[in-house]
Amino acid sequence: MKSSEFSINDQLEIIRRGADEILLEADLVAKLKEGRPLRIKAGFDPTAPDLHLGHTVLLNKLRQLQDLNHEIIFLIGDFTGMIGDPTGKSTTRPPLTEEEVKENAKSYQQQVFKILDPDKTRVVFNSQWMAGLGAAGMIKLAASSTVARMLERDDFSKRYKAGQAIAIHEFLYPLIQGYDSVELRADLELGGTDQKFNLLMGRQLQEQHGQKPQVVLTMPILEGLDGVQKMSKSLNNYIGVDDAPKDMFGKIMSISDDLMWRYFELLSFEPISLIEIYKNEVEKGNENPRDIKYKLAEEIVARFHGGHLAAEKAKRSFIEQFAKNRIPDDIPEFSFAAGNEGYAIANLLKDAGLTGSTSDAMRMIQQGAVKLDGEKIEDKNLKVQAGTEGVFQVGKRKFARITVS
RNA sequence: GGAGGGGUUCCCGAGUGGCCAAAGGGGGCAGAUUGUAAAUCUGCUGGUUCUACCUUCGGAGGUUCGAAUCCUCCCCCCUCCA
Repeated sequence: MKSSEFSINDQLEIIRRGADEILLEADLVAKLKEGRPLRIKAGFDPTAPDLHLGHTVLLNKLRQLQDLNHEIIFLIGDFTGMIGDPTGKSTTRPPLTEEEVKENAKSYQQQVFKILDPDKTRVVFNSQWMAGLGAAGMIKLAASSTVARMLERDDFSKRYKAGQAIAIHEFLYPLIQGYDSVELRADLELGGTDQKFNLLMGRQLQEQHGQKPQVVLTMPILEGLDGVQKMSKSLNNYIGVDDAPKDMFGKIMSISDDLMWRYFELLSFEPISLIEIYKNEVEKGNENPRDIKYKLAEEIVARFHGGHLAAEKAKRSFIEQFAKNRIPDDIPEFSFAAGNEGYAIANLLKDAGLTGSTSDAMRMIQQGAVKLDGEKIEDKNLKVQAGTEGVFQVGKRKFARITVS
């Protein structure tokens, strides 16, 4: 199999899908014309091995490139991880130990290879060359750019104007990332739009080293469940690739209709033409947006949880629980021993993990969010007597089968 | 090195001796409505043995019947000058 078996136009169409920018597309065309597998670089932070769907936007694109028979270099930035990509929020991170890096890398691969083909993916660490660079090498590297150039970076210029601190070592991050491209002789580097500056730095450094500059391909940052802020763990608006099928399905169903189309574009592998048809049908009122959302949820769940069977199951239990209001069957079970006076309801809910604290439980009861076998519990001082058995529910999605003896 | 400003509950931010578990906003959660959509309305949003008590306002001490608020020392952040 050679990449030349795909026409340049076919390749361009696939590469362009969902992409924010390709710099320069002319360079890309020229490289594709050479008919060889391109060396595609994508860097990942070593600290956060919990991938969510936002990360998979990039991975999906890598997969597509891989399917076009290009060579994927999965770079783990264990050296750059000591700096942390500058955002102004995080200061220098404590360097990870070698063991931690290895551990993270392992769990990375476990998750990443749900999308990428392991046989066609080369995993590298930038400490492999950066650790040997030395202080002299670092100074030389630092000399290859200027403060003025650094301040072109949006994040830096904002902070500079606002009078916020910019630590010197933060300037090193883009330089090192760019130097990675030199070491790897990358033909194309893929990253989020927020990476644009760093990716362009790669072009600059490669030219300085007499290489043909890499093509820069940026992908949009995926919005999280709220539809506004970027998907991230710390904002708790994410769908993790390791989320249980049920949760994954439910989270996708909870997104707004507008956001659904965005997710289709960036996360689905369905052809754009089909998605356009869906969109039209919904606009005409021929299709319930909910049903189209089902398709999206099924596709994603199937991808991360072993195919259609899992997706079907997640969908069924979703419908049972939320459309039909039935109690799901795979809920946690507890049994507690009550004294003569019974088990205080607030403690019961807390001990079963349905609420975070007894105070929280009290509040939930006052708000009418607590049910036992579908019957609302109104008395926050209720003592649950021995012999009680049933399904306790807090809100719409927290259940536990509890036996009090 | 000098001068000044600041660190408050998840976040932003008010509060300068008791009425402060601490205004307001954001976020989150719950209820109504629904397609677990959006929008909207309402309530809640430190803990516990829950109409009371306990712990919280950068850290440690102190003054006071009583301190987020006053004093002392310390830590951290920012601005301006050099």
